[in-house]
Amino acid sequence: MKASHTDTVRDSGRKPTLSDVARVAGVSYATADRVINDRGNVAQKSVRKVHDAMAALGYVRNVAAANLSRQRTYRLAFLLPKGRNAFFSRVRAHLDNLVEHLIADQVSVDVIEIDAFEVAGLKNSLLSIADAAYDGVAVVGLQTAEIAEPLKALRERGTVIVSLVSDLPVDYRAAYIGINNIAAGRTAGRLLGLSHAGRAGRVQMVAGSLEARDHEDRLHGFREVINEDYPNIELLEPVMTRDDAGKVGAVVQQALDAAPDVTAVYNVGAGNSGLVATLEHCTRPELFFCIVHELVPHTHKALLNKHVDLVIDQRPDVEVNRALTILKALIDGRDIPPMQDLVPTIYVRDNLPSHIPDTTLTETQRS
Amino acid sequence: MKASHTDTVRDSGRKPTLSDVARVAGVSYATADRVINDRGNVAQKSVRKVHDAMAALGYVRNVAAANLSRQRTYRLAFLLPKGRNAFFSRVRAHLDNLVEHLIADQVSVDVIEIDAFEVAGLKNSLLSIADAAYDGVAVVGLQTAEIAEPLKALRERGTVIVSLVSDLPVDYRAAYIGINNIAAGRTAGRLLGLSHAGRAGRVQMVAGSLEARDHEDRLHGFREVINEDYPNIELLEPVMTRDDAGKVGAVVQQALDAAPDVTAVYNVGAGNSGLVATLEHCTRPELFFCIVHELVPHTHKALLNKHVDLVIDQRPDVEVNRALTILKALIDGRDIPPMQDLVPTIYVRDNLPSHIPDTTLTETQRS
DNA sequence: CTGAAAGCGCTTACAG
DNA sequence: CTGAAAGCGCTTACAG
Repeated sequence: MKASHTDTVRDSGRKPTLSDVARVAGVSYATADRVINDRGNVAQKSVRKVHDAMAALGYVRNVAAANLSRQRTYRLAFLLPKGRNAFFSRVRAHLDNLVEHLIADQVSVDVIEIDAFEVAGLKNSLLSIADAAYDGVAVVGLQTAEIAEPLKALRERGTVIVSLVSDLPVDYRAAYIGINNIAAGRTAGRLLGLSHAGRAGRVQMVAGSLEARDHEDRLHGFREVINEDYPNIELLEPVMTRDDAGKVGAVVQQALDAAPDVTAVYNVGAGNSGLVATLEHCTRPELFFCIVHELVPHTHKALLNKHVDLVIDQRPDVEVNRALTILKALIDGRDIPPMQDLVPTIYVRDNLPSHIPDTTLTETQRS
Repeated sequence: MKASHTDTVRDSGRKPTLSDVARVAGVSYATADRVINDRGNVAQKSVRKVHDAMAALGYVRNVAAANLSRQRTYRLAFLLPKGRNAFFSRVRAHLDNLVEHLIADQVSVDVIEIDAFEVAGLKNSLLSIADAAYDGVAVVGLQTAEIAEPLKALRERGTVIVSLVSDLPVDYRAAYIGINNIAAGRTAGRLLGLSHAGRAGRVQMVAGSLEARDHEDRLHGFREVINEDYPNIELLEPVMTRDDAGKVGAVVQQALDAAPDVTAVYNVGAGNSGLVATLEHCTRPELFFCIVHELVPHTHKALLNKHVDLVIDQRPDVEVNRALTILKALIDGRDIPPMQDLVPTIYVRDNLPSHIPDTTLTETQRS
C-alpha cells in the first residue's frame, strides 16, 4: 500500500497544493479556493476547470493549514450527569489526563454537569449552552422527544452533536458513541450460561431503572440468551434499585435469603458496592456466579477477591477518545474515519489493567 | 474542567503565541524560537528570560503550525510478515481503509513485507530501509539480539521505532503496541475453568511454535491459571503445528481419537481452519469447549456454528490506530498521550461485530 | 463573478 | 550570540 496516489500526478515529489490546482485550471487562487470550499459565486465554467484540475492532480486539502489560517480552535463541551458516580468520574478523569494534549491540538473542552436522568435538567443545559457557540458537544443522552427543540436549535447554530454512552433520538445527533447494550446483555447471558455447564440455576437480575435504555437493553439481551440456550436456568424478575448501593445490597441479601438456591446474580446497573458488601458476609452456594458492569475501584477489588466473577466494562477512556476524534472530523467537515464497533471489555481477574481506573470518589456508579 | 490555563495568563482571549513570549521576554522572535526548540547558541540570560515568559504566559507550542512551516510529512513504514495470513490481512485492510484520512493528515505509509519469523529476513528488511529515511517504523518484532545493529542504525538516523503485536528487544524500540499475552492466556484459562464448573476435564493445548514469544506466553498464562485454580482439569502437552491448518486439524483429530475424554481444546496459535474442519465432522463430548485466537472469517463462522466457543481477539485495527498515534507523537517530539492497556477482546457469538473483518484471503493465520 | 494581498504560528536560511 | 524576512498551505476581508 502506498498512501500517495502518485500514479495520477506528474510526480513532482510533493503533494499538489491549491496553487497547483489554480495554475492547472487557469484561474486565480481565490477562485480555486471558492470552488473547493463551495463558497459559490463562481462561473460554471470555472467550477468545471477547477474540478478537472483537482482530479488530474489528486488534490487533497490540507486541513491543518486551513485550520491554522482560520485560527480554528475546537470548542467542545461534554454534558455529563452530575453527582458522585464512579463511571462518569472515569470519564472526567480521562478528560483531565488529556488536557495538555488537547490544548496543544487547539481543543478546549468544558465539562457541563446535568441533573442525572432528568429530562428537564438536560433540556435546560442544552438551552443554556446555545449562547456559548460550541463547535461540538457530546451528550449523555436520553430518549425523549422533549429535547428535540433545543437539539435542533443547537444544530442550526452550527454545533455538531454526538451522543455518548446513552443515545439521543437518532435524528438529532450525528453519531452515537457507546456500546451495543443488547449485545452486552447477551454476552453476560452467554458467559453465565457457560458457567453453569448444564447445571440448573436460578439468577437474580438487578437493574437501576427500566426507564434507562441501557439497563433495559441489557436485561433484554440477557433474557434472550438464557431463554434460548439455557432452559435449565431460571430467571427471577429484576429488582429495581435506582442504582442505590444500599438498595442493591438489600435486594441481593433478600434474594439469597428467600431463595437459597440462587446460583447467580447479574446487575445491569450500578450500586455494586452494596452488592459486594452483601456477598462479603453471606454464605452462598458453591460455584455462585456474579456479573456486574463497569470497572471501578470496588468492582476491581471484588474481582480480585472473588466476590465478583466478571465485569463487563465500557472503557470510558476509549469512548472519550473516539468522541473527540469524531467531533473533530465532523467539525472539520471531513467524513468519519473508518471505525469498528465498540465492544464491551470483559474483565476476569486475570486481565485487569495494571493501574486502577482513575477516580477517587465514592460512588453511585451508573452505566 | 477547563482546558485553558487562563488563570496564569492575563486573559487576552486568545492563546499566547511565540511572539507574545518573545515580546514579554524582551528578545527577538528568533531567539525565543531558539530556546523553545533547544537549538543552542543562546545566552544563558536570554534562555532564562524566555523560560520565564513561557511560564508566565502558559505558552504551548502549536504543533500544527510548526509542522506546516516545516512541511512535515510523516513518512512511515509497517514491516509485516508476508504471506497469506488472515490476521495480518486485517492489519493491511485497515491501513488501506485509512489511506484517505492518512494522506489528508500528511502521513504516508508503506507496507513492507518481511519473511515471516525469519531473523535473517527481518534483519535484511531493517537494513534495506535505512536509506529510505522513514520518520517512523512499526515492526512486528522478534526477540533476538541479532537485529540490534540494524535497529540501532535506524534509530541513529532519526527513525522512531515501535514494535507491533510482537515485541522487539526492549532497548531498541520506543514503545510496544500489543497485548499482554500472558494475560491473554490466563484469561483463556479462567474462562475455560469456568466452563467446566467443577467438572473434571482434559485439555489439549495447541501452539504454532515455542519460539514465538506470544505463543509461549499464552501457554504459560493458561497453565498458571488451570494449575492454580482448577485441579480437576488436566493439561495435555501442547502439540506444535507451525500454524499450519492441516497440521492443526490432524493434531486435534488425533487428540480426540486417542483420548475421547478430552473436554476442551485451546489453540494459542493459528491454523484454525483445520481445527474447525476437524470439529465439524467428529463427535465429541457434550459441553466440549474450544478457545482460539483472532477473529477472522472462519473463526467468526465457527463461533456462530458453535464449533468454537470463545475467540480471543487482538483487534488489529485498534492496534494500528494506536501505532499511528504513537508514531506521530514521537516524531513530533511530544510525549505519548495517556493510553490504557490494550486488553484482548473476548468474542462469544453474541457480541460479534456487525461486519466481518475485512479480508478475503485464505489463510495461515498467525498471532 | 474574479483576483491581489495580508495573515494564521511557526521554521529556515541568511545576514550581522 | 542575535535578528529581520520569506515561506509553509490555507482563509479572509477588500477591491474591482
